[in-house]
Amino acid sequence: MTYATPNATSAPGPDPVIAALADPTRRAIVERLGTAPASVSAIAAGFPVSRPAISQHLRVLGDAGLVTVRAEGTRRIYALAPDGAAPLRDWLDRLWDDALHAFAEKAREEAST
Amino acid sequence: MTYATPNATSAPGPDPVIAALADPTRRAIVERLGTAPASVSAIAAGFPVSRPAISQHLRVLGDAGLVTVRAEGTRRIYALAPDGAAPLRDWLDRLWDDALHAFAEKAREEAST
DNA sequence: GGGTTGCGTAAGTCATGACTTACGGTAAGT
DNA sequence: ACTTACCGTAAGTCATGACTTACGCAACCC
Repeated sequence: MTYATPNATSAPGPDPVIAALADPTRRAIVERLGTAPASVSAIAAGFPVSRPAISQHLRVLGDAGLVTVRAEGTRRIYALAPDGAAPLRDWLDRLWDDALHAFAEKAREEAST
Repeated sequence: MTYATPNATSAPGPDPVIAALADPTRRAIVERLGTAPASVSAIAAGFPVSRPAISQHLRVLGDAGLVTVRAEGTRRIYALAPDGAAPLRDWLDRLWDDALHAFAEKAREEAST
């Protein structure tokens, strides 16, 4: 169920980004990568879950555009995607800004009656 | 599992906000309230789910600080909380900005060797 | 006061997704 | 070449949470 808002600009949408960040472990991975890029094993070493679990999380984060991969020998170095959070930020900004403007408009309107 | 980042400033944390926005129905409700405040039944009329389901979603959104309630007779008018998204925005900004700074630092460092 | 409208809560069902272990495949070390 | 690290995928288990119907309660209408 998508509830596709008739959106003229048809932006990519924040859905996969929010879905990816909804999991605490994935948020922690993102914070870890915020410090510095790291290999899968290096990341997994800092968490109480198995390495495959980390791999699966990285896949979700990658699909959401939040992280990037670079092969280095047999290692896979994951890094934070510089503008991975942009879709989510845009969605938040637009929704809340529009709402605040609408409220201000209404308040002005009522004050003038 | 929280993976509490040793956070000196001890901000409220974006967890409940992200968890609330993770559900598509709840995002749609938020977008609906971005247009104008509305009662529970009015909101439910626009969705293919039952009214109690909407009530439950509104509870989650309220606990996350994303919406506010105002009683009006027997009706409960829900509205978008003006700065409900602030914790999430702050988290995103801090994480990504820090990461970009760290990257820039590293790039400069490597360039100077 | 009796009926009606508007909500929230309780209890139960069912799907999603976060984890596990097991396995296969590629690149580096000796 | 053989072994060893490093990683992704497959398959199965189990908890979480999004939904349903049924119910109880407070505020308006006649």
